Amino acid sequence: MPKIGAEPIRKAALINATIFEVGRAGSLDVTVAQIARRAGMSPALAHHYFGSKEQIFLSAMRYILRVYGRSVAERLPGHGPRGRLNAIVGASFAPQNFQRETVSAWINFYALALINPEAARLLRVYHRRLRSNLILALRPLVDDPARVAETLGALIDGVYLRAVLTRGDVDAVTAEKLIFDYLDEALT
Amino acid sequence: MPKIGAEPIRKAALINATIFEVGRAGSLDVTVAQIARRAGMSPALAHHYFGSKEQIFLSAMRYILRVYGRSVAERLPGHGPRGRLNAIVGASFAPQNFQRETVSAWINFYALALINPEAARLLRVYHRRLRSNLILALRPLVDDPARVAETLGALIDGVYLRAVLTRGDVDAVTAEKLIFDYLDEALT
DNA sequence: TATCTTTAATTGACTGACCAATCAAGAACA
DNA sequence: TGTTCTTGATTGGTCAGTCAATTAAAGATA
Repeated sequence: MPKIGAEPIRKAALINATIFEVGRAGSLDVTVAQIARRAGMSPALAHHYFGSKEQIFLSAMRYILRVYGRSVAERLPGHGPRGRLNAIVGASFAPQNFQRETVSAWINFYALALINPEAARLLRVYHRRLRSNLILALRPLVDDPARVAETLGALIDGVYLRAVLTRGDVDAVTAEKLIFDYLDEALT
Repeated sequence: MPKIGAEPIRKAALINATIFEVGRAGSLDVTVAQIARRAGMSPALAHHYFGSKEQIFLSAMRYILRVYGRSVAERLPGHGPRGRLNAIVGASFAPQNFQRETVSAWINFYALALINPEAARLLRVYHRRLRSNLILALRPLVDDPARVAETLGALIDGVYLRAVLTRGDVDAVTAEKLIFDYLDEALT
């Protein structure tokens, strides 16, 4: 095994394992040993590559945000006057962003932002970008794009929160419909 | 000091301290020692009265839900056709329910529901009651009360989540306005 | 009133478990 | 040979929960 070039593979495996374990546990209370075992290596190796548990979490959070950002970008600009809006909302409920483990990890990284400055910074960047994307998308559609963007952002977060808490499979279709129904009302 | 009748006083102090410390830490990662110190007693006494940290958390959660439930009940039925609705939304953003520590604790108890069956049960009871209250309030106002109730519930949760994450003081007035603006649109 | 008994309240000290992080050493390739 | 990869063993620290012992009020008895 000790071939060179293991680092990116190991790191990716650890990040995946982190999201999975955090999502599964529903809490950041996950040990490095658990993560490492899930990723098929010893805890010492996880420390070797990331230096600390905190860095593992932050990398996992960055990864989630990157995946989300990319799936928005892929859908832009979309078609028609509501193309941009559909792209953003659609990305939020796309399978890779709306799987149970991912959403649960997402929510828990939200919580991490309460106590970790770097996590807070990452979250602010995400919020800012979402906000400006939404405002841009809403400008041609409503009188007050900032206000609708605020509401829409809160609504998406709320739906995410409830999706995690509801037992059974999370239903992306229903969730997305709720958002679009709101938009149909707001975009009279 | 060993006067009889200390139990309810001690328990109340511990519950307050728990909400404060969880809110302050922004996480359930709070030690019994911290809680007990904040409540002015030894960790051993906290265990004596509650038996376990888990029970302390659950009692605190019950307390928050009870306070919220009571503040809704106090405002019902309210005045006018939207009286019930105003009562429910108003209670959600009343000072005792919308202080930073309380909201932060609330969100963290949400997270507890992911891993603790009893916490999940309490949360389900709250959700069910909120839902039926909202549907009752909305029935005379909209065609599709269940759908609007769902959206409104998610929106309130989302606003709570964002209130916690925003640095600086949480602004109940702005938060409440966002909800009422949505309602003005939904209740065309 | 004085004294004894019971009981609630309270804590310091301790234990057992867990865990993040370190390190030194081994294994396998270039 | 040197570099990268890898881990077992260890360390230092934290924490939930337990326990035995102490304090002092409440209540009983005479």
